[in-house]
Amino acid sequence: METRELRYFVAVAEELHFGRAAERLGIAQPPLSRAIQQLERRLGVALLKRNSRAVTLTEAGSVLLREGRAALDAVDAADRRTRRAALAATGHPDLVLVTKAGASSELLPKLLDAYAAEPGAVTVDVLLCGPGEQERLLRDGRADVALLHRPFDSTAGFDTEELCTEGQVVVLPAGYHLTGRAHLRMADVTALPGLPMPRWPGADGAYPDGPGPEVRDHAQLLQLIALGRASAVLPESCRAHLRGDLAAVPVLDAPAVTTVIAWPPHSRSRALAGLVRAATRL
Amino acid sequence: METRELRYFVAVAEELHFGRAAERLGIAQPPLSRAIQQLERRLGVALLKRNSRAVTLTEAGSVLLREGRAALDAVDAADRRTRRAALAATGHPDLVLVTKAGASSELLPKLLDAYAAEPGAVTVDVLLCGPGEQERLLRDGRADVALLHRPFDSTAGFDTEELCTEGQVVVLPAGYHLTGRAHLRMADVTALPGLPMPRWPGADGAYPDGPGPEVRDHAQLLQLIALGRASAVLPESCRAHLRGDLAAVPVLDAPAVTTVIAWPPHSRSRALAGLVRAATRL
DNA sequence: TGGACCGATACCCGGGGGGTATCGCTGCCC
DNA sequence: GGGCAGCGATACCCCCCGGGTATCGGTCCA
Repeated sequence: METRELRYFVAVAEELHFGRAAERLGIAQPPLSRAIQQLERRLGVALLKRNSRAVTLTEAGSVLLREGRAALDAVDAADRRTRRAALAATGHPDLVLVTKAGASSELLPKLLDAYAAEPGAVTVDVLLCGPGEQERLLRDGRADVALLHRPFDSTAGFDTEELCTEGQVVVLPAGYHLTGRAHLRMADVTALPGLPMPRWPGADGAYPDGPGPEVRDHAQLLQLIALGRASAVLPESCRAHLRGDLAAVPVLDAPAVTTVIAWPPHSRSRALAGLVRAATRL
Repeated sequence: METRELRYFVAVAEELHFGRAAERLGIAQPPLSRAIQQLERRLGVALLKRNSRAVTLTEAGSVLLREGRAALDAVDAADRRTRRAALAATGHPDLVLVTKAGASSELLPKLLDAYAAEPGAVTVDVLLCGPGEQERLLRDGRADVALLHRPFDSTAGFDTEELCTEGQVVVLPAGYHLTGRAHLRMADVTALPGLPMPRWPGADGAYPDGPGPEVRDHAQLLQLIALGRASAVLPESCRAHLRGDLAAVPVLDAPAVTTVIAWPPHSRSRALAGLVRAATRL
């Protein structure tokens, strides 16, 4: 199976429409139809059901969509990491660390400083991204290492080391009536009148249904809370950087958040090993 | 980057010889040379150093070898799992479980029975393989789920659930003078006179240097022990199926062995979820 | 110094991937 | 109900590229 065929199939499977998929791929529709037919013939498997009005995936087709995406990510990763390795050889060694924007704001500078102080430390680029994007960046080679936060982020498929564990706090507008409490429980904060929990986009970029406002990132969330439109339960380390118009109260029975450093299991370079070592020594 | 190019490069990088690589690939040498040149041109990266007497990998080349193997495994997995999904649709649903031959001989039948008793259970094929091969089979789609044994097997890159933990015993010929002891320590058994620890093949199939005999599998190992040529430290569950000419003595300070069930993180089918559930309930 | 070895180059051929034009089917709507 | 719009499949053509053979150029060894 060639990556070209996989790319074609993934495009069609995502669009469920040959014309649009062909447009997205920058080719005409007939060669795309042929390529998919040929792929099905070579696999000996029906991947799509076409009834001239709608295209749908067969069972095997949805397996190939899942597995094919993973395979294409792996190929992209090979490409990107090879190019970067070559740049490194010409005097610019380089690691890319990715983390959620707004998270680990205390840990990250400490980690970078500790690593930079090591002998043989290389340049570390920091990439900040939205929630749920880190896994993808790590898989397709745009990043080499990530700070993830269990149980929110999935660490599936990566090697990890635990760095620290912390409790959670509920973040409220400064004037809200509960801000004087020493602590709260999840039952107190899940349905605050007028302060619904925000909705984050899922893996497909779509928002689940519900009462809360739609948010994309941390800054947006904090601003919504300050406006009295939402509340949120966040790791307690966020208190250190909280704006003056926000308040935080510990939530005793909220699940503990574990910060882990994660990397693709097969790409353990010397530089990455050094960074992980520095992280575990913090 | 096309999988054809990756396959070609991996062949050359493994053989470090264009002629042999071409033969292995079933093509002539000139097209192979051209394909590699083209790959290097497209990547803008030198992958190989040729000085007309020897071919060596550049830094970037060894990165591409590592990443390319992983990517090719992912593509193979997509192919195999798609074909199997199609077979399933025609009335033959199917899971392939792989484990080391000779290991988990108590747990495995219990697991298979427990799963078979579940509603909606599908056929589970069992694949027995040599040590260190499971990870590969899981990655390239020849298997869907594995029983691994920490700390011997690497669980890197897979989702896992712990099933059980056990101590280890040293396995000796029945008449050996230590067999009467109630327990031993690692220091007692690492250098038994005339009974060296065997050597297992590494990831590349080569054996490390050392005094012990070379072994490939469990049966071979037990036979060598019975012959008085070797000894081995194994999980205590192996006692249940020990031959009469062998004896086992607990080793108190040997590392505990944890049996885990492992699967590729992105391929969680309904059938796989059922098997994992059955396993964790044992 | 000549021959063996090995990768690169030159050149040719054929298949297949890509294009345009068009067909055939199916809902939909006036 | 017939025409039409939308969509995937088919027909047909071109030319690029992957594969082959023959040969070259450099290097090590006898």
